[in-house]
Amino acid sequence: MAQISLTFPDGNARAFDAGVTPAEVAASISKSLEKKAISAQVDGAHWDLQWPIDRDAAIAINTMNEDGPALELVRHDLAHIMARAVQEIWPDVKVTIGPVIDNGWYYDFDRAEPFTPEDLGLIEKRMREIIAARDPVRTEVWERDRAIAHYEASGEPYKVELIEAIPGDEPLRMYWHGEWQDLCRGPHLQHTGQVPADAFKLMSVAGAYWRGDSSRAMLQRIYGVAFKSKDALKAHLTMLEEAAKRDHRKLGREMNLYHMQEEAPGQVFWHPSGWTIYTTLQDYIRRRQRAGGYQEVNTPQVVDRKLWEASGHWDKYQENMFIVEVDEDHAREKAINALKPMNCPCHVQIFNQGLKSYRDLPFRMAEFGSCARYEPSGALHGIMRVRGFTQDDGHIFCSEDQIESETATFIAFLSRIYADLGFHDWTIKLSTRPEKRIGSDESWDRVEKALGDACRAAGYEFEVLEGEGAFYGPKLEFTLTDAIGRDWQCGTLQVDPNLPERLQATFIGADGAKHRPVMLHRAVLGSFERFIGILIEEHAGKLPFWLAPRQVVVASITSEADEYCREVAEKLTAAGVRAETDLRNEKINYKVREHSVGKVPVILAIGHREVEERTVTVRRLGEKQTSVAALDEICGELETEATPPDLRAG
RNA sequence: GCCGGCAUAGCUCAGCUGGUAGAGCAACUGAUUUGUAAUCAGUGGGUCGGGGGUUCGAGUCCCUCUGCCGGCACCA
Repeated sequence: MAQISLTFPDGNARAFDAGVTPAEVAASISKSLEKKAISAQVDGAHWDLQWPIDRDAAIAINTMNEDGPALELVRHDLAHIMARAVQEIWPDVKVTIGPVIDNGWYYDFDRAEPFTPEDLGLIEKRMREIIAARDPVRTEVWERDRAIAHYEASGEPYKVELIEAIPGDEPLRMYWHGEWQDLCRGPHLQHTGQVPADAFKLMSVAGAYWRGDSSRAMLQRIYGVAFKSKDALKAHLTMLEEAAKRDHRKLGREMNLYHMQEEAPGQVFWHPSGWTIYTTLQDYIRRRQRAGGYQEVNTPQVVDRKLWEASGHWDKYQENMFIVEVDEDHAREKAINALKPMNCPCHVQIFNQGLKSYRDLPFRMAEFGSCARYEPSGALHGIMRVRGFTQDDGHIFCSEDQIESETATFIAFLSRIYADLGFHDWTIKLSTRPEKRIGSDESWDRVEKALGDACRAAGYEFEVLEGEGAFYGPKLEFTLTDAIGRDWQCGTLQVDPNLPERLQATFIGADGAKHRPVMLHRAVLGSFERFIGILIEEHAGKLPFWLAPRQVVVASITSEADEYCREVAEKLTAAGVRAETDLRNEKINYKVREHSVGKVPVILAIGHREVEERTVTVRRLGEKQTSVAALDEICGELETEATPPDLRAG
């Protein structure tokens, strides 16, 4: 038999018969390694212990202790174990797919009856039995026809469809967990007992379309999470509880920021406190935009369909638009308007007023544009996903050769704002030409390169999303990661030669001829509603002082301090700090608790001592320790803190 | 939009197999003048999301609409 040479991580190489499996290699090293082994790396590829190796290669045996692929394997095996448990309990259930995802896995099932929370308990119990049985995992490569015949005979149409979608030359691999079989790419563990039985949990059931296609069957998806240890699972569940406490919907109510109600689904009723955040943020962005060379504009809400037809929205976006019919004086034909879902067509109208020269470019236009989009009901989510929202929208009209420098300028602009708002962890994604597109390949080449070069020049790496661009141009997406690791796409820069074409925007070039400008759609926050939601969750409601809606509460300890409390609050107000008094006949404990729960960053407590000494006792949110400060001193300090970052000295 | 779940006082939630609504906090009134995360006592407050049905009787069972929640699909 032919010999192959396997090189171990320590650099030593040994000869084995060709076709040796990593399991046999592990066994040849030690009994304990054979037992502990879960998979292998063969020339870097993740390898099942049962797969034969038929060439010289570098090999490393993976065990549960290493960080590497252990968790992924465990989660993958759990997906199979769960599917097996489900089919053992309900034999008529059809199986589909069950991939590993962040923190766990899911598996999609086709079953007439819905799974209930009680069912999850049953499934979990059965899974633990399967794990306790330490059933061996076995694998074989099958002929395509045999696999299809097998699944047709066992009544698994989804598996048949999966096989039919796999390219013909690819081998089909079957796995058995005990007697239960599934089509699977692998690799898997050696036996079910290698899964930690106390470190997983089934979380929820949800609907999911077969193959992610909304025109196809709705399946039932069961989600599970799994870790290496019970403690790690516990830590994860605790993290979820912490995340729930940060939920902007909960904090929005507790902090009295806004509410929503049935009569206006997906639209926000901003309360005074919430609106303070909104306007403070808006004022800040407005100053930044002015400094960045943007001219602010404002455009109509209700616009005749003619413009939407010309812009292409009527064709492409109508489902998402609020359409308004107006029957003016019983006219023969009703006028049809739509609430604007985007600001760009209106901005082109402004650009089109009067002749523009190449000297006017780049022409940067900004609007806090209120948009209305008829979002599908299931998409709505607090103030993060709404039907009425305001974008920090902007459009840069420029020539194609200005795209790169405008992009570079925008990235600098955006990074400054994110830093001011406390976000340092964000990424860029470049979406490139999709299959269905307009424009020449040469033009796509140039524009994609311009965007990429601008990112690189600014020192930012980016991920390329092949084919994810709009039909008319590529785009950059700027994604923030919040404090608990969730990603939010906020900023965007999209290159659009199409809309200026459709709406016939022109400028006069140096050559005296008319030229078509390119339009860059760009936003930094995305929408105020979503961004404020992100801010609330990022800070768990404890917003930076300058953004906090209620910055200072001056709380009396005795009613004899009332007058001085008012004086302190007035002095702070005059210094531009949002201060209020709490002179209620309550104990200081009560007031401290209430305002702490309300996330007020600074409580100034005032009793006899402070009145006499003209001081205040300062209690900052989240700190047990208080400090005493002279009135003038604290006013100066808080005035500085209340100043938005762009207005601070230095 | 699709699948599943939920909807009871301002908030958080009880209300068993149908017999005409309850707690804590909040609010209001009074007492208390208080030293850093809930002082005490009293009072008021709900056509049980809307509509329809079954029943002698519906918060509870059925249908339907709306909204919300978890996903999917869609997306700023």
